Amino acid sequence: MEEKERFVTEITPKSEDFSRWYTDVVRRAELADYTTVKGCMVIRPYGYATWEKVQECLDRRIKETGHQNAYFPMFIPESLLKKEAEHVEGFAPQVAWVTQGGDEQLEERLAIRPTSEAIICSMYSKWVRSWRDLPILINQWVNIVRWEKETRPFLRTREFLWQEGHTVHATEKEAEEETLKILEVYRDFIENDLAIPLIAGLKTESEKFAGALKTYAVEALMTDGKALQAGTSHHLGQHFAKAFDIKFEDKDQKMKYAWQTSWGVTTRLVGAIIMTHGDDSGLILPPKVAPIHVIIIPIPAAGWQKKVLPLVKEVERRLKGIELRVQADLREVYSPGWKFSEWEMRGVPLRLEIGMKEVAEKRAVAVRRDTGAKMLISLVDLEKEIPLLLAEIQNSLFKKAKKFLQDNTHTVDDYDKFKEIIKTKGGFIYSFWCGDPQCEQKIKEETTATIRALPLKPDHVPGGCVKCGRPSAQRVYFAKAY
RNA sequence: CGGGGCGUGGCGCAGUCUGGUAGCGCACCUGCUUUGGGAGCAGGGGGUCGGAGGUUCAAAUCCUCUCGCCCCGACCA
Repeated sequence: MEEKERFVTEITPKSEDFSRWYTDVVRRAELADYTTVKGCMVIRPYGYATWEKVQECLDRRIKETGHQNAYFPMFIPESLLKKEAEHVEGFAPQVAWVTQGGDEQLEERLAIRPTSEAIICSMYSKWVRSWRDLPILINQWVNIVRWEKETRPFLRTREFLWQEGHTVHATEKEAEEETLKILEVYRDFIENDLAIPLIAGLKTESEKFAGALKTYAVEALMTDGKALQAGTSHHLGQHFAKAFDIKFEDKDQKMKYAWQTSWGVTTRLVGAIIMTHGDDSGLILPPKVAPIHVIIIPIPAAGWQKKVLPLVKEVERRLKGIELRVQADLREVYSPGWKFSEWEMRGVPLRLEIGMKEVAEKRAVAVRRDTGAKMLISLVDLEKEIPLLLAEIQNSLFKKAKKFLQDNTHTVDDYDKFKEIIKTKGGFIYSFWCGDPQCEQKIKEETTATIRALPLKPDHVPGGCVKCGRPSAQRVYFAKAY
């Protein structure tokens, strides 16, 4: 953006310092604020309203696919957490413990859930007796605690909000289908509602969830060239069923261990929205999850209360009438210019300006947050034009992000070039990998890039591993990750 | 957990090297004039300088210890 066009000056430009830009946006848009406990942020009303929209969009899809919401306790007895060996090993370093209640020392310490497999499986073991009890399709929206060493608002906090689905099935095939179905739910939701394009794929052994058979994930690319895991769906196999004794008598009258899945997305998605769409003026919210679709700014002049105000109210009423989220900023102590900047920082998709001129000409000035484009909208067309504009903004945000993802996905066969790209512009690198965890590890050490995903639909063109040259059946996606 | 940076009114900072009892911008309060890209003028309120100890006639400033936060890496959503 040209300097003369840069109206918002309270946010560090992206190009100058991306990390600082990010935290500036979080604070200036009043999404969240820091507290005295490291890694524990307050999600402020505007940030929480955005999260609520995200929740609404996903919750609807989760329910449409046959799942029900429930609530399980946040305290998990140590003995339960320890039942699945790989699981406890993976989470042990991040668990916060309750050892005392009031003055009383607890007999057994309680983990504050870092994820709920243990507590939920302990209940499933009681509830599952017959094939008739299956499948169990449960989801919960809760808070989670993981004692992270390094924290960043929304991206990595010690306490965060998420949804976690936990399902039980009679067969491996059903569990696998569920895992992939949810992956598709996430993809559809994140691409269509959050306008964030994704790469979906399978995780390598080293990147998969502790205790899972396999982990699928959707990965997004932030505008600083780093990948962000946006959602995960795990096929747990029978690992937890065996550890927690979840057995059922099948139609063939044999006792069998159940097959399970778990899957989740977190408040990190808010961070993904910020880093995918935001610009030097602050946040840009996709209309589908924006708490406010349209902000109306009256332009005061002598006698505006009599002439301008009634029109502002009328426009507000009419747009609310077609289910749009509209707000008129009637504060008289702030100038219109001040308000423009304020609502730009907060990422409201569309602004309407209404002054004496608009009253006279029976129209409104509309300004798109994503492009800054100004246009005149005839008042008679309001109910038709505004929804079209919002849909266009939603669409355009996705297209722009999609182009960025494509432009920054590099097919690379040369290891030096691999290193060069990771060091400079970042992005996804699509290269051959032999499948050896040692090569994966070496690449990570030497380049800081990790394998983000093995493609779901391999292109089956063989080649040589970018690191060791050994034969490889398939390219995979590498990137530096959050 | 390693490396770097920073703690001074609500926010951003200066003052620290060279000790002398705290200042600037924004924000806030009052009034008037204003309002089409963060309005102007006038007046005003607010900080024992992250914390503890020490040196000194005197400490934001020097010394010791400590706590916290931010950024970059290793581990994780």
